[in-house]
Amino acid sequence: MTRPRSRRGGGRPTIADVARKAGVGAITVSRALREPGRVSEDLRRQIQAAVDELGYVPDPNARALASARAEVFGVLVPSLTNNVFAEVVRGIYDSLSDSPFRIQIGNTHYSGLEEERLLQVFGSQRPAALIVAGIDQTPSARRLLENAGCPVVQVMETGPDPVDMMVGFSHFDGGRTATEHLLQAGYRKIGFIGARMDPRSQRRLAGYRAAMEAAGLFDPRLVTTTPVPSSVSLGRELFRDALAKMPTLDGVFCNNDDIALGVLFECHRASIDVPKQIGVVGFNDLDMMQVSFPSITSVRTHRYEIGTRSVAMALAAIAGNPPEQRVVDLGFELVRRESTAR
Amino acid sequence: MTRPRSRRGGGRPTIADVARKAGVGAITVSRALREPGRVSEDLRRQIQAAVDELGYVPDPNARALASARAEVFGVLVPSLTNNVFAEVVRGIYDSLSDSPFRIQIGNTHYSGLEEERLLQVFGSQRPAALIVAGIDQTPSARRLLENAGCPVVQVMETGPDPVDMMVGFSHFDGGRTATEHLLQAGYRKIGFIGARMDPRSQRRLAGYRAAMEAAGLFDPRLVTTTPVPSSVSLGRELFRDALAKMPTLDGVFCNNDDIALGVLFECHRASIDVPKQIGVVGFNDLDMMQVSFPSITSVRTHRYEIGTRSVAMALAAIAGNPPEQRVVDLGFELVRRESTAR
DNA sequence: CTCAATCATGGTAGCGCTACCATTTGTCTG
DNA sequence: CAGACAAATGGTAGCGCTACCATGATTGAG
Repeated sequence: MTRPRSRRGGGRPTIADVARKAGVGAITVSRALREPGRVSEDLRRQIQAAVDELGYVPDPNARALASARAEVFGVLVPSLTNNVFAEVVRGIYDSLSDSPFRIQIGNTHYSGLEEERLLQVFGSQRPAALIVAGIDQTPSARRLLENAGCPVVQVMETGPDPVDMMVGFSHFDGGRTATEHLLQAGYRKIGFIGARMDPRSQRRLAGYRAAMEAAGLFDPRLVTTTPVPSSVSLGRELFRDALAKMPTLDGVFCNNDDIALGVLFECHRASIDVPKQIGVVGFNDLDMMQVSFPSITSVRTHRYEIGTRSVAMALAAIAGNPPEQRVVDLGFELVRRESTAR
Repeated sequence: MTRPRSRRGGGRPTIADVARKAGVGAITVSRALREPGRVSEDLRRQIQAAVDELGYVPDPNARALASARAEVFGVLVPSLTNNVFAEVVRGIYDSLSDSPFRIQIGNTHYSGLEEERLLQVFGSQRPAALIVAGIDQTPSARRLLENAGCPVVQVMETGPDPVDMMVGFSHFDGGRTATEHLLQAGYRKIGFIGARMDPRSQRRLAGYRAAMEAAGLFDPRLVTTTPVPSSVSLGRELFRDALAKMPTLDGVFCNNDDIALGVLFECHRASIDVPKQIGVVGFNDLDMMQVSFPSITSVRTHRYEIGTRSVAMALAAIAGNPPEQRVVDLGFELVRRESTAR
């Protein structure tokens, strides 16, 4: 004898309202919306009319509960302000904007523990796919990914042992290529400057080191790093530190473009000629690298494409066509500019 | 005689499992998790133990369906890569990271239609709160916000007619202040350079114009704008256009710091002395403004705080204590630097 | 010591949707 | 033209959780 809970939903139309108005069963409305091919032309039109008239929008919560699958992409990135991840995320958004999938972003703040916590939270939603930055998950996070029951794409890097799929490039090779370029240009005392030494930065450093060692020029005093988050002003400071430590420095491979810009500005200020006295190479090739004076050589990475490609792979897997190539290396390009042209 | 749908959920524990293990009713588990104060110390511990042992995580979809309210903050921004919004979003994330609320971001791409569409989608989820950038919603979007049935915070700007709450500052005043500073420094032929002339940019331009007119110095040929998205390289190009149009230019107020940086680089390249020949002012005061050579005067805005403050206001409203002051002006500060010191 | 008020706990009935059948209708084969 | 089969539609029973009410235990006032 309980009366129905008088529309706690706040009165928005439900699938039953649409069904009534269209004179069909609720399930047919559901089908018309999700698998239009399985409903006759006639009914489909009728139902669409009812939907439009009522302004019906399916409740994703009810949908997820009933189908045990939410139309959500979970995305885990270590930072929201870092331009690099922002571009990846933009690629993901653009690729999904016309799909029914929503996006849930988690910010791990470069913390493995936080990543685990967020995977736990995401998992409880039964997402349609997970896209996570990096390949260095904790064992526990890796287990959560393996048991997620949905396609998983690790992005930003490639590596030997994907949880499921991967899209990225080799940071080691990027670091090595940048350093070799400086060597070929005739620089010898080449420093490495890096902030926020996350795993990707570490691998770029390793690439730098490999190149320097191969040339018999590696010296630990050439390396200046800090765990502090990267910024242009930090780049300037680190460069000053590096110069103080090693006044004969004649080149720097900067872990990213912000740092490189900071270096460039400090050179201006200290009247150090770039590229004559010091060669500068950045990483990522942000727009401003080509504009700065002098323009800065940088390693161009395909961040937006990493986003779009990872979505494409996940969508294919959801549709039942997991891509044959589970690890996609999008590579990078060294863009030579004035800052290393001497 | 239908057997239950053998755990379509994929076997993760439900509230019933926890209840059984703890020897209590399901509803008590639900309460222990949401309103611990209403469950006795004893049971609470027992339940917590069962939760930990089973690794139970509540299903947010079921929760949202049953309570007609999702623990989701909907956030609508016009761009994901624009540093300004990225900072606001970061503030929002940081403020909510310890709460049960998830965040759903929508990218409107500066389009009113897209904003409407996203509000529709968000609305179907019954979010706990909505945070939207800007105050220039279409009438239809405004209606959607008014009927959202949850706290709404408009951010980035302040204005006379909030849907519910507002956090921001006056872009008009910002533009005027920047321009007045240039005037006071003795510059006369002051140009305005702006890309992506969204409503906020328009108001900064209006502020610039007001200051110039008050000084009897306004000339439409001093204004150079484009609807193209902003970038450092675009700043350089627009500055060249501006100079070509008005070779006697002796100052520029740039609609944002990217543009200002592009202007600075072009000045370097063309051997134009900043600040002697040309004064440059930016907007937002990104980190690099203080590092560049010369350092660039800019209008510092409190982007991160806009994010944190908007969340605080929304949370208060959710808790039933809507803030007395519904429109919060966080202001801005003109930071004087070398680029206008002549 | 009684009775009302309070507190702690539980049962039931949905929230809005879809998976899983069942049913009806039309279509083709032999 | 019967029988088999596919296509189109519908009914029922949950998905996992919480709102609402009911119940029993405890407390305090008179």
